[in-house]
Amino acid sequence: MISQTTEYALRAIVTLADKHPQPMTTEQLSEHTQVPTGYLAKVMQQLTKGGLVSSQRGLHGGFKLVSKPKDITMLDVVRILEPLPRINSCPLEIGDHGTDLCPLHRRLDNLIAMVEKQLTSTTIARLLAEKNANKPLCSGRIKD
Amino acid sequence: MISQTTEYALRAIVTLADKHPQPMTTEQLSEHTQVPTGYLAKVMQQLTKGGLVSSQRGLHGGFKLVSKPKDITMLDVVRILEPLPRINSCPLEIGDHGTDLCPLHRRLDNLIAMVEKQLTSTTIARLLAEKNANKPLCSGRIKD
DNA sequence: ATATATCAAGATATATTTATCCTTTATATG
DNA sequence: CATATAAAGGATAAATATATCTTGATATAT
Repeated sequence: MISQTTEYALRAIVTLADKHPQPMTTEQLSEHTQVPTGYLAKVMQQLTKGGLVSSQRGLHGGFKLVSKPKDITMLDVVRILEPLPRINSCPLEIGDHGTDLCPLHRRLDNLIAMVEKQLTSTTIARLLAEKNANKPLCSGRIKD
Repeated sequence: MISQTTEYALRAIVTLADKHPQPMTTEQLSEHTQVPTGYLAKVMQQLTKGGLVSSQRGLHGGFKLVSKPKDITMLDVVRILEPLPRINSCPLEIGDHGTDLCPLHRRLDNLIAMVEKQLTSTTIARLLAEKNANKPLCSGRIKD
């Protein structure tokens, strides 16, 4: 439904947002998000290339959000890791036939559209505003 | 979002439904759905084990739907191939904390719930009723 | 400058998904 | 019973997703 990698990215962005505009290192992010450090490093690279975060090497470096949490939607994150593939033409057809998908693929595309809409309508700031017990992710391990 | 395998299964079920209650062989289904024959055979096995279709070996054998198209929902098909994993406890937490997910995972779970709801509300019969140009899938290659 | 902190990039490893092929088993029909 | 048909099952292969590790590049502080 939503890949592991994408879910990791969302965890990281939420965590960065909570500290915004302070930078966080991969190590710190890994602790907070419980994502394996090495893999998270790759995910952060993708988010950097995608323009969502900026990176800074060296002492006191790390990653930080390029925009404010209120200006980042969940879809902004998701689409960097796994562009939700809208169905524009039937996979069966030789050519395409515009909006004239068969009922099955019309439904499947509507489903994706619905998910996109939901993801677009939720900003990262909104997630922070709803946070429980002062924690943006529900881990008990966050060390403040 | 929805795996290739699941999408193949939906194609096959829709095709079977269109001919219901006639059985169709893997070969025939493969032609109609454009799914690789060998792989489709495996998918059909899963659908059989899942109880959605019955299989019959030998001459005039093949697969047919166990229930009527109007009694099969898209979710019935999807859940055999990839059980949509609802998020009941936070992936981060050591234990679980009931309905008290963090905002991020609450949203992600809601998303899955929404998809489930849509898939449940669409029967295969409904897809057939909407079919274009008398074809349940939009392939130009169906030989009637 | 030098030492330290930190990300970037590439190679490699493992798991899962997708796909193919071959042999075996079951069934219908002459 | 013999034969043809068709699914079941197992082995293998290829592609992709997930994960680790090492080395190199770059920024900071002293």
